Amino acid sequence: MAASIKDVAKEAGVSIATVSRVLNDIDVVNEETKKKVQDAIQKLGYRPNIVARSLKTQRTKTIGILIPDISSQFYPEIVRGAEDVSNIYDYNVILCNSDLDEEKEKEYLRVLKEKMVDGVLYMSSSLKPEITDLIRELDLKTVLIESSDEEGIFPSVTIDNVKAGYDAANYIIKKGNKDIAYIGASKDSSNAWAQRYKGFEKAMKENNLEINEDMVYFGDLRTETGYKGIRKILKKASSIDAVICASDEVAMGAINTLREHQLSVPQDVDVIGFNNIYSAQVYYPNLTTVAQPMYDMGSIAMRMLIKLINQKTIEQGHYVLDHEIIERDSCK
Amino acid sequence: MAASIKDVAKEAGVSIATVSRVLNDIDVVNEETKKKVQDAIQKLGYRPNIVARSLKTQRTKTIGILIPDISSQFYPEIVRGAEDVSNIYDYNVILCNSDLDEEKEKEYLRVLKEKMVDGVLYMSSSLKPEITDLIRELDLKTVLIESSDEEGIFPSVTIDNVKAGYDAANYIIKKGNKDIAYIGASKDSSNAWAQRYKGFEKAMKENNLEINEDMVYFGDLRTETGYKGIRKILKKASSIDAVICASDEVAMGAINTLREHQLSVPQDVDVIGFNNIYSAQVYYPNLTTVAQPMYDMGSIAMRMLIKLINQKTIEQGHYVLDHEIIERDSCK
DNA sequence: CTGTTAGCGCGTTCAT
DNA sequence: ATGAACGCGCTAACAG
Repeated sequence: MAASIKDVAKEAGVSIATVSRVLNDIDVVNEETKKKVQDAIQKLGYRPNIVARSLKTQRTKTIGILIPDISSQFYPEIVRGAEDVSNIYDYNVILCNSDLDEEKEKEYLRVLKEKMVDGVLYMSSSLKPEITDLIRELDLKTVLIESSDEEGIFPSVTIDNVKAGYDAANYIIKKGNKDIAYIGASKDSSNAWAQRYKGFEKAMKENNLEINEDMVYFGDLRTETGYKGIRKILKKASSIDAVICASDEVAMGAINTLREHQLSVPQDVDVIGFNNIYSAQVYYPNLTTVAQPMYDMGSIAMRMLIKLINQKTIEQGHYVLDHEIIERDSCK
Repeated sequence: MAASIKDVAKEAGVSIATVSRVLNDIDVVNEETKKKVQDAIQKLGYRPNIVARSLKTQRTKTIGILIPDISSQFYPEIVRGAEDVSNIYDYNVILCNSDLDEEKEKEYLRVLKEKMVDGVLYMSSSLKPEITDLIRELDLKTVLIESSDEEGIFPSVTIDNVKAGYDAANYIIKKGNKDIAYIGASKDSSNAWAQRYKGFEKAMKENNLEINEDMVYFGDLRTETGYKGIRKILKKASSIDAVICASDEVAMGAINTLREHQLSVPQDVDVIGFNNIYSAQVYYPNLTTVAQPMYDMGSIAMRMLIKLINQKTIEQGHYVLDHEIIERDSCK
C-alpha cells in the first residue's frame, strides 16, 4: 500500500491538516514545519490520492472525450490537440468511441457523470435532442466539436461548413468544369456534411450550373462510398468533369474507381476532397482538399472547456475556425 | 447536486446498507424491499458515485493507455481494439500521449497511479529500465504492446518482428532482387524495428546476399525518413532493385522520392512496407506490406490486463500474434 | 434479511 | 501557525 497523508503526518510529526496545507500551498505554514513535511513526503515517496481528493473537492481533473471512432482517419488529430492542452492544465482524458450509436453515447455520458468528470468534449454526426437533454440533465459541462446545437446553448468549435462546401465548389467551377458530381453523406440533417452540400448547391446556383440528380450520391464518409458513388454516377450520367467529395476517404475511393474505368485524375476528371487527412498528402495523385485545422479544433475546444470548468467567462461561445483549400495534384 | 445513496435510503425508508446491497446485487435482499429501493432509485434518477466507490474498493474501473502518439497512423486501431474490450467489461480508458519522452512517460505513470487506475497498457519504442523500475515501484499492473522487457516479467502482446523482417526480406529476394536497400529505425536497441532489421540480415545471409552499407538508412518511422533514405541511397549506391521499409509511412515516402527520380514502382524497384496502415490500401500503387493485427493486439492486450487485474491466472504471459504479407501492387 | 458503524484518503471548518 | 474532528459517498464487516 502506498503511503497516505497520515503516514506523512506521522513521519513529519505534524497533523494531517498541516500536510494538506503544504500540499495545496494554502494558508501560511511555518517554513520549518513546511520543510519537515516536504522531507517526509520525499522520504516516503508520497503522492496524494487523487480519488480521495476528488471525492472531497468534487473535481476529478479528468475530462471525457466522446468521438465516433478513434480508428477513423479524422479524429486522432483532434484528440491529440485536446489531450495536449489537457495535459498542460493537469487534466487527463477518458476516451469513448460511440460509433455514432445514440445508446452507446448515452451510456458513456452517464458513466462519465458517475466518474465525476469535470467536463466533456462531444463529437458526433448530428446532435439529437435526446443527447442534449441528457447532457443538461446530467449537468455536464460540455463543448461541442464539429457540430453545434440549434439553440446554440453549448459552446462549440467548428469550421463554416457551408462556406467550405461553397469554396470547394467554386474552386472546381473556376477550373472550367461543368458536369460536377457530388459524393457525400446525408443532405437533410443539420450536420457538418449536409452543410457542405448546401454550400455546394449555393455555388452551383450562383454560377447557373444545374445539379444533376444522377450526379449526386449520399452514403457515409468512408472510402467505399467513393467506390459506390462513382459506379452509380458513371452508370447514369453522360459526362463527368469533376467530383466534389465530402471527405478525403471518399475522394480516394472515387479516384481509384475512376482509374478502374480508365478515367485519370486530373487529366480527365478533377477531384477534391475534404479534411486533409494524412493519406491525402501521400496518396497518388496528391489530393487537393479542403483542410480543417483538426489539431486546433481539439486544442481550442479543450481550452474553452477548461475555462468553462473554472467558471471563467468564455468570451466567445462559438469558435468558427478557418478552413483552407490545399491545392495539390488531383485538380487541373 | 445529484442524489446520493443516502437520499435513496431515505426515499425508500431503508438503510444505506440495503441500498448498497441491491446496487451490488449482493446478499439476498427481500423482494419487497428490493422493489422499494429500485423504485426510489428510479424516482430520484440515482446513479452511484463511482469515485466514492473507488475510494472504498480501491478499484476505479479505469485503465491507463500509454502510447507515443494517437495522431500517428499506427496506434489508433490498437487503442480502438483495447477500448472495445474495456467497454465490454465496464472499464474506461485514460489516453496518454508520451511522444516517446521518458520524462513524460514517468509523469503519466505517476498520475495514473494517483488516479488509482486498475492497470496500464504500455506502448513505446523500447522499454528502458527506468520505466520498468518505476512501474514496479508504483505496483501498476501492466501489459506491454509491441515491445517486451528483457527479463520477461511483464505480460506482452507482440508479433515476431525478427521473423517478420525475415519474411519481408525473403519475399523480396524471391522476386529475384539482388541489390536490396533497407530503410528503418535504429538497429541497435532491442525494439521491434531493430528486430525487423535482424530478420532482414538473416535472410540476406542465408541467401548469400551482401548487405551494402550504402543501401541501408536509419531514421525514424515517418514519411520523411523515406525521402531522406532514398536520396542518400541513390547518391551512394550504383544500383537498386528493391527497398524494404520498416513502416508504411517510410515506404510511401520512399516511393514518392523514387518517382521523383524517374524510378517507378514496381517496374523499376520493388518496395515493401510494414504495418498495413489505412493509407497503404489507398496509396498508389497499393502498398505491399507486412500486416500486423493492430486491432487484435489492442483487444488481446486489454483482455490479458483485465484478467491480470482480476487475479485470474494468465495462461500465456507473452502473446505472439501472426503477421502476414499483404501482396498488393508495389512489388512485381 | 436488515441496520449500525467504521473506514477509504483527503480538504476544511473551527478551535486553540 | 497548527491540530482535532467532520464528512465527501460508498462498501464491508458485524450485530441483531
